[in-house]
Amino acid sequence: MSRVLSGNGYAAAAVRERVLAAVRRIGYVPDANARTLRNRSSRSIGVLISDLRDPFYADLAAGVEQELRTAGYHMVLVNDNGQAHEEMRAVTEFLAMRVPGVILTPVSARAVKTLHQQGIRVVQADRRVSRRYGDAVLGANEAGAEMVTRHLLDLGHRRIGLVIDETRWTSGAGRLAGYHAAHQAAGVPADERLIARNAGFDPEAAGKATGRLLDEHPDLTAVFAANNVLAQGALQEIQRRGVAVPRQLSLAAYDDVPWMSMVRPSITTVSQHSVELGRRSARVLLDRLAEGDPDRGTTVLNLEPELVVRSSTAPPTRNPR
Amino acid sequence: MSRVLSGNGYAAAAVRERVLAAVRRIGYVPDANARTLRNRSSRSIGVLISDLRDPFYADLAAGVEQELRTAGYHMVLVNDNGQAHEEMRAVTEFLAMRVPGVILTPVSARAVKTLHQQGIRVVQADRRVSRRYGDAVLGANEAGAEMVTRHLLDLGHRRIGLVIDETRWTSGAGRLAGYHAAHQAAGVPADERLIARNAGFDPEAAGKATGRLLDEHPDLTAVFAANNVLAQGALQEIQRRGVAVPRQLSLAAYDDVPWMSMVRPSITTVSQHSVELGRRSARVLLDRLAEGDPDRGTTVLNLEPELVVRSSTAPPTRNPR
DNA sequence: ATTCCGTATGGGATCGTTACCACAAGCTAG
DNA sequence: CTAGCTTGTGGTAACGATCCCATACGGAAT
Repeated sequence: MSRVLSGNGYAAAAVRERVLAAVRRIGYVPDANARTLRNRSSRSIGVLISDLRDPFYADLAAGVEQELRTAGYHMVLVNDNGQAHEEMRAVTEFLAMRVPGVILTPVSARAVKTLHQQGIRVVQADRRVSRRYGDAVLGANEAGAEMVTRHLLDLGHRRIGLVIDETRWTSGAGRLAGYHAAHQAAGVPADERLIARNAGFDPEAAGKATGRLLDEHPDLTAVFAANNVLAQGALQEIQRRGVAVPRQLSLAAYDDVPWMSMVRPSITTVSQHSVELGRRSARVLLDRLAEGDPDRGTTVLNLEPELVVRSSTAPPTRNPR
Repeated sequence: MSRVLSGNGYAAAAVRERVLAAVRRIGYVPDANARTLRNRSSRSIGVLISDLRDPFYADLAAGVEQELRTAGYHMVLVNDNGQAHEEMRAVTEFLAMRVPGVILTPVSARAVKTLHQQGIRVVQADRRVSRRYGDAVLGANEAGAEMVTRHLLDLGHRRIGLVIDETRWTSGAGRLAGYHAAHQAAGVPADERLIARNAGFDPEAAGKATGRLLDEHPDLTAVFAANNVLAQGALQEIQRRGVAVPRQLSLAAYDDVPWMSMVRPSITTVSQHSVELGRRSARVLLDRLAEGDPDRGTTVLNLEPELVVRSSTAPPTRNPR
């Protein structure tokens, strides 16, 4: 009987033994769907990310999975490729599955709102599109970008290019703000023309954008690529042109992914501790689920990033490119 | 009513319209658990891999997810970290969820057998531990390893070190066999002492193993690292020692991951087309689910790998290390 | 006008689990 | 000795969707 297995209710020791033996013998495993139907609560958590092939998201998902597994939950993982309609599709699936919670790197506020309104706990990870609904676990993007920009300014750079894909999400907006803040603090005017916005979402596009920036501004002495994909494109373009790093040009990145410590020179970057970001997101969600209380404020965590200084940044030299 | 939504059964156009309108208005989404319970078939597929942070597995999972999503299924992803007990835990979860199928990079034959005996379709991806149960989608490891070893032999190398972690799974065994086969075909005796077995599952251990190999065999002119993690460790150790690649030592790898084309020199390797491996695994599973027939033989796919020749391999030179 | 057929619709029964209730048995206290 | 309580056990309803069957209704044919 159910009482033996769940531990609730009474069951004589003898009966309990007999039941357990039978269970083991025939390999009986209770039906999770029936359980969910009856209990109105599932052990599945929806996880929605942009791109599993990007090590940043893969690490995030790995952190989430680890924490969930430890707590006896499991992860239903969906890739939305940054597309709002795929995101909504997944949201509908999660609703159908009656998951108690969802962790997502959100694309549209509508997705977050829909989930919240159906009573599902939501954690926005890495970026935040909805201030009204759901908790959030974010990297401190402004602080991180300010750190790395200050590092470049401290080295003596005055003309620092910024390669960035989008600035509407909190992640991009924060990094842009940090870039500006560091300039302001150092009393160096930030030149808007040195900012390559909408640099694209793949290395090729980022490479082209970087190339354009280098062509139009021969006085650039450093480039800051605002994520790992952009950094990959930037580095490839820089290598293609035979520009010496860091002698002719310093390069700094955001997100610490394996190749950055493999290449020579190794790349100075900001580590977001992406696995930890995932773990904390799961933790926040699990805590939410543990408290029965429906609406007790909003949790927003900002994880401090870490500046990892390597060999791709150095004081500027007078050598023209 | 259910008839309107599922499309089965009759429903007057007027009634259908009214029902659909109400559905949209209140945001009703049918309960997947109730459906699974009643229909005895779920749209969840269990996916069990070793390490999401390893780009090979991440790509595999991404391929699986893409294909499943397209077919209207979703992926419950579990990391087993190569541990048999975690694998069995996940198997039990999948049984509880009544998933119709599981795709896994298997660790123990018991996991595969248990699933199969409970009537769950199984696809073994990347490696095969059970010949009796379940389909398999594999890389042609022997062919791939033979290709890259032949490439080194053709360049003139006669003393080629092999760094490999395990040789019990089909993946490792196949690569070892390919290494031998290429030697045999070229009439070059393979020296067993040049094979560093059990080189470990992280870059540090692989680096140490590579170091030992280099120390004990100063006549080595090439090293073949049998997967991407081993290659990372090997490269780091080689760089640490200041050994010039490919002038003093050629390096070849297995699995094409991003850093291999980023580093200088870029690394010659064998691409397994890991995303495609995942896609095909899902395809095989979906086909299996489509045919009602329970036991119609066993599908085993061997995907042809591709030798990607880059700059880390060159003819040996006389320069001693 | 009555029968018959085809189409449309409502009403269970069912899937596996669990929460709850009724009841039985044993025990203590008045 | 019996009333009232504790402790253990079996039975049953309910979760939500779906399948099947019974039934009702309209129209056509005899």
